[in-house]
Amino acid sequence: MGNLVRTLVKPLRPTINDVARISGVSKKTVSRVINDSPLVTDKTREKVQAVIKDLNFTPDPQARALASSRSFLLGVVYANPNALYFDYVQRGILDVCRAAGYELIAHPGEFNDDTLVDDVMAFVRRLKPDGIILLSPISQREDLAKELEQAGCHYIRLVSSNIDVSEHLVMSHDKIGAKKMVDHLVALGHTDIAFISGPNQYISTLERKAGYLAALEENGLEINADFMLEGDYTYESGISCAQKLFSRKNVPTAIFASNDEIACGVIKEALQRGLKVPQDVSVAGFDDSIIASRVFPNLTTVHRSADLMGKLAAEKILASLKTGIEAAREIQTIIEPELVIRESTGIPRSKE
Amino acid sequence: MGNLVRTLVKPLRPTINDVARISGVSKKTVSRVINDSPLVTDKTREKVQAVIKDLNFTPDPQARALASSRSFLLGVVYANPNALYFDYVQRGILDVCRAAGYELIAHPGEFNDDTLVDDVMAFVRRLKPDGIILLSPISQREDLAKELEQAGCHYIRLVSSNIDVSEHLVMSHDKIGAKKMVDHLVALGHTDIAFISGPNQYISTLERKAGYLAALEENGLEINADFMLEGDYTYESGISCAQKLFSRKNVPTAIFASNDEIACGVIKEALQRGLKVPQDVSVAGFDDSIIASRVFPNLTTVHRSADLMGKLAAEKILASLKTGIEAAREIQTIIEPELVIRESTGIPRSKE
DNA sequence: TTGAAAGCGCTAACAG
DNA sequence: CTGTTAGCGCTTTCAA
Repeated sequence: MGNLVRTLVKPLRPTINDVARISGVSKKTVSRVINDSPLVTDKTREKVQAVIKDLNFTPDPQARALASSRSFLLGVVYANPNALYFDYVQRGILDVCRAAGYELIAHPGEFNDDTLVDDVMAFVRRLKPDGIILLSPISQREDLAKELEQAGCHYIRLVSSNIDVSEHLVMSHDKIGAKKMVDHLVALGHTDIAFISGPNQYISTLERKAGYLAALEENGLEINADFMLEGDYTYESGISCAQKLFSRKNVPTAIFASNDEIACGVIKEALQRGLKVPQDVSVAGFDDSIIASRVFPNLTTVHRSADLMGKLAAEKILASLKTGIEAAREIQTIIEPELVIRESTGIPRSKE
Repeated sequence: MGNLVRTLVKPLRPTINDVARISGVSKKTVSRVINDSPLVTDKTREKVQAVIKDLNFTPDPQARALASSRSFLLGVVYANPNALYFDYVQRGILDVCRAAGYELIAHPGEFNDDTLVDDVMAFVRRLKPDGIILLSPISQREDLAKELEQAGCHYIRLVSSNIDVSEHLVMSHDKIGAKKMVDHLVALGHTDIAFISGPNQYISTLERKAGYLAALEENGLEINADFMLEGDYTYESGISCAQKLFSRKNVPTAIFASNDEIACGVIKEALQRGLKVPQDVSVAGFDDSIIASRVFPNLTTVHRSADLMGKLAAEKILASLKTGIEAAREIQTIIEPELVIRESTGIPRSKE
C-alpha cells in the first residue's frame, strides 16, 4: 500500500528516482535524457521527458556537481573601479547563463592586491566553477591567468588588447575606438586636441593613447606633449587636468578624455569657468556610461558594448565546455567600439 | 606502500576523509569540528584543526549542500531599473557573505511580470539558497513574499515602507528623507516647490510624496496641485515634466525630483532654456547615485546607504540561520536617509 | 564524547 | 540502447 501510494503520488520535489520509477526506466536512462545523450531511443526519451515535464522535475545542481566534475557555476571576478561596467557585463553573462541552466557567482577583488591570486584560487577550489570570467583590469594579471590555466579552470579575459589566445579572450578594440574619436574631432576642424589618459598601468590606457597618437599622425597633426596629461579615470582627475589645460596660454580647442568620468570633470571645470561646451571647447569621453547621457551637455563618447562582451565571454565558456576549446575559438573575440556623437563636440572656436 | 604514501602525502584537494585519516579520528568528528559542534573535546578539536590548517582544507559546499539542508548560497532578486542601486547593495551583501563563507547568486527578474513568482520559486527549488534578498521594487510583491514564506525560504525585503515584520525587512525611511529635503528648501526661503514623483505603483514613490506633503503642511505651505507632476523615475520624464513646469506662467522656484535621474532631466531642460541652476531655479534629487556628483551643477540630493542595506539584509539572514529568527529581529531594520547638499539648490530668485 | 553505516541526488564505469 | 553497481564529500541517524 505504502508502495502503491508512493508510486502514484507526485513528490513535492521530485528526484531522478521518482522520474525513473514513474516512467519505468532506470535512473541512468533518465540521466541520459537529462544530459542529451544520443544513446536513448526517441521513444524512451519522449516517455521520460513527459514524466519530467509532468513532475516538473529539475535536476539538483549540487548533486550533479558532486557526482560529475561540472558545477554548472560560472564565476566573475571584478575590481571596484566601474560599477556600471560590471553591471552591464553581468547582465550579458546572466542572459546566457540562465538559458543554459548555469548560475553566476560574483567575486570582487582588488587589482593591486598581492593576495588576489590566492584569493581567487581559493574561490575556484571551493566552488569549482566551470569557468571564470575576468573583468578589466583584473584580466590583465598574467599571474592569475597562469594559475587558472594550471588549475585547469577555463577562463575568459575581458580586455582592450590582444593579450591572450582567442579562446581566452574577449577584446574591445579601444585603440580603434579612440582613433575614431580623434578622427571625428579632426573632421570638425580641430587641430589642437588634448588627451587626458588613465593610469598607465592599465592596458586600456595604453590602447586609447595609442589610438589618439595614431590618429594624430595619420591626419598629419603634430604631437604636442603639453596636450597630453595623465589622469586616473576619476572625475576629480578630470577637474585637475582641465584646470591645468585651461590656465595655460595655449588652450586646446578639443579635449579627449579617456573615459566619461574624466570628461565629466573637464566639463564641470569648463562650465565653472564660464566656458561653453562645445562652443568654446569640445569635450569627448570614452565608455558611454550612463553619465554620458545625463550630463549637460550630453557627452560625445565611444560606446563599448559591455553586455555584449559579457555575453560573448559566457558563450565562449559554455561552448568550450560543451563542444571543446575549438568551439570557443569560433565565437567572436573582438568588439569594435562605436562613436556616439552627442552634444559636447562641435566645430572649434574661431581663432582670435 | 601505496597505503603509506597515501598516508603521508598531502592531497591536492583534501577531503574530509584525508583530514580524518591524518588526524586519526573519524569523519564525523572532523565534521563536528567544521560545524562548531560542542560535542568535541578541546584536545581533539585542536588536533583536527591543526590538520585542517596544514592541509589547507575547505569543506566542499556542494557536498555539504547535498548532505545537509543548507546550501551556503544566498540569492538576490532584482529588477532592471537601477543598476547602481543593485551594485551597491550587492557589494554590501558580498562583504558579509564572504566573511561567512557564503556565496551570492544574482537573479534578475521583472517587477511587472506574471511569471516572476514561478520563476523565482523555480530558482529557489533548484538552488536551495539559504536565503533570498528581494530588492526594491520586486520586494513589494506580496505574492512573492507569501510563496517564499510558505516554501520555508528565509527572505529579506529591501523597501521604503514598513510592509513586513522586522525579521524580513530592511527599510529605508524615504518619507523622512523627502521631508528633510523639503525642509531644506523651505529653510532657503522657497515657498513654490514643485514635486515630480515616480510611478505611483512603487511604494518609494508614495513614501517620498508623503514626505513632501508632510513637510509642506508642517511648514504651513499650501499644496498646489499644479506643482505635483508624475514622472516615471527616468531622465526623459524629468525633461518632459520640466517642460510643463517651465512653460507655465507660474514657475516654481524649486523643483524636488523624486530621484536623481529625473533631477538630471530637469537640470538639462533648465540649462537648455538658459535658466541658471540654482540662481533661477533650485533642483533637488533623491538617491545620491553617481550621477548626482557628476552632473553640473552637482546635485543636492538624499543619500540612502544602499550598501549598508545590503549588509544588514545579509546579516539578518545569516543571524536567523545561525541563531534563529529572534537574532534577525535584533539587527537594525530602519535606515534614515541623509541630506547631501551640493550646488543645485540655493535661495529663491527674487520675485519680480 | 566518538564512530560506523547509510544516504543526499546525481553521474561514471562497465556490463549486458 | 539500457541497467547495475559504485561512489562524489559531506551529514545524519543511531550505537557504543
